[in-house]
Amino acid sequence: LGGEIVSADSMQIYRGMDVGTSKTPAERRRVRQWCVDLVEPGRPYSAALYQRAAREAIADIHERDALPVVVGGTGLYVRAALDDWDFPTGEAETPERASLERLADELGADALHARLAAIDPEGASLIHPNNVRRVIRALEMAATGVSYAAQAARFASRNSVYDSTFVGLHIDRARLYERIGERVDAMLDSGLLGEVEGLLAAGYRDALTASQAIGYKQLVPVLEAGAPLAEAVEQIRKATRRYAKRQYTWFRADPRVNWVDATELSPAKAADTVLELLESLGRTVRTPHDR
RNA sequence: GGGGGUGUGCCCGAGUGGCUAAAGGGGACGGGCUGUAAACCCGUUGGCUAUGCCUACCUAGGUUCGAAUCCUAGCGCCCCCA
Repeated sequence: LGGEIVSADSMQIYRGMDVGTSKTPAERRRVRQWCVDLVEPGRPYSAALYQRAAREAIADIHERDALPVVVGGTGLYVRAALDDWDFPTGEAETPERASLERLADELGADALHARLAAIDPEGASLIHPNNVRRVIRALEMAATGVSYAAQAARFASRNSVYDSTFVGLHIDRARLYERIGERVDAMLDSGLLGEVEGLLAAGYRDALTASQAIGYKQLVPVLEAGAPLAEAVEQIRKATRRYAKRQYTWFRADPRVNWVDATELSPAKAADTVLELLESLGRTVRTPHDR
């Protein structure tokens, strides 16, 4: 069974964001990669759209009797691809949402939360008032007759719609942070600054999602206002460390994950170790070398 | 040599006699989270035999019922004059 990769990475979705998202360049891909370069950076994307794309990819891979390997960083996207979740259809960025955002500015976070509590008390109790973005989402859901609380309860259970095995790579914190530093340096050496410059020139400065990407947002002030590069780079390192930490928070909470300690392993060795683990779990996978 | 200032918890920094284990920020650590998720949000951050005790605001003394806060000396750093 040969494998094909389904990326579960919220930023690799965007075309032209290559260096900063550590995309594997097309010419170096040894297996097919899905869910990468799906849209232009100016487009708002969402977990709902990702779910559709990922499931289409998985279906396609299955049809050819290959093994989909969902790889990624974005915990929400991994679950959207694999777990028994449905998302509403239709546009996410609606005028209604914009008006709720304005309302939040006018009333303040607590008042908005109180408004939610009036129509969905259980939902409100699950969301911190300061988490305005989520309060807005719950208000949207309530407006369509869906209770945030009911949804939350349903999604607390972890049911994959596929027969899947979860593997997580763990690296000791000190070594992880060292590698993050190296990764950031490597991105700069590979022309991250130029990439950001190109995106700015293309008019993507305020792209809703893409402009939030680590490594991009920190370099904009450097290019536009001559802010010190060294400080921006340190901010990128810091943001990356925190992101890695949040990834742990996400995946540690999932009891299905089989953890592999990759602290001392090269990428190739780590891959071997994962394959051994899969075999020990009764899975058989054929790598590109075996073909 | 003369004058002025300053020394606070991992870091920065507020605090000028009791309401101070010490505001606030940073960092770190931990956590939450179906449609912006590399986003958004929350908690903890001196120690312990833990409804109390111990140790703490450069060091050593002192004043006081009580001191990070006042006094004396020492040490370090900063600025101005020479």
